[in-house]
Amino acid sequence: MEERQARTAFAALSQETRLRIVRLLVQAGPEGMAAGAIAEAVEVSPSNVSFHLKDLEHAGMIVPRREARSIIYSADFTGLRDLIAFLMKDCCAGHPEICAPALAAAQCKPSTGKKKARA
Amino acid sequence: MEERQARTAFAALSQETRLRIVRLLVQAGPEGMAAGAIAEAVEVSPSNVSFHLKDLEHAGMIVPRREARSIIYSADFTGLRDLIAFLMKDCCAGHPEICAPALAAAQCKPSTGKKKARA
DNA sequence: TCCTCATTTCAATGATTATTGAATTGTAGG
DNA sequence: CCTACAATTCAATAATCATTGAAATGAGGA
Repeated sequence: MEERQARTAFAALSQETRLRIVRLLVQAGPEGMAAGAIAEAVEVSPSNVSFHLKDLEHAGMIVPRREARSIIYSADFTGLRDLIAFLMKDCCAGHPEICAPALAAAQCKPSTGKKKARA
Repeated sequence: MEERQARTAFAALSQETRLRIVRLLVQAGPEGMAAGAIAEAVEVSPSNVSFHLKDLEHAGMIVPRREARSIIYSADFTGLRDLIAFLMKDCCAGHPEICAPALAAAQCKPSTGKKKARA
């Protein structure tokens, strides 16, 4: 991932409404949510949510698709993954001791709420 | 990591000069660099670098220490790790298939530039 | 103490960014 | 074709952020 693209993504995630949208859409999964539903969920005006959705799309954090009269947005997991990779490449370059704890802290592997933590 | 703190960190990293400073300090390692040296490296005025350094410190991305007449800044690896964890927790929540590729993309384990990729 | 160097603080300016409400585009159904 | 609805675009305003240069702080050395 290019530095410029990474900065755009960081800027996108630095805004309260936009970060809430991303988290909402990550929760929603590939199914996604209509712009109107997102606006309602995060409690902002339609025109304002549209503004932020466009910014997030431009930043590669979400992806839109049309469905009847609605436009459905879903999280762009590839973009999110690339951003994480960018950050890790930076701070793990010569500092692998940082990565491992990050993974643990993210609880990436343990199945959340399930019985067994690992195979 | 709190959402507010994460947003502050994202905002800090979204600015060109500040991102360059962070990458520079990650490269520099725990030894760190003096404010003046940083200013010279990223080619901005002393007062401007001071402005950005303060912002990065506030965001928990760097940490200062005094040494004789200089103030030495170094990357805050804990803060960086926490930010990565925040991002991963968000996008890996129920989507572990994203994490693994992120790690690979970050080339977290392979020793960069060395002969052997793995033990 | 006096002088110098390293850095920060301050106030002012310019540049981005967020928010609002009205007007517009595009889709579907009667 | 006309109406209703979903979402976006647009222009204006308010708010936040970045940059600059001058002045202040603080640590050492002569």
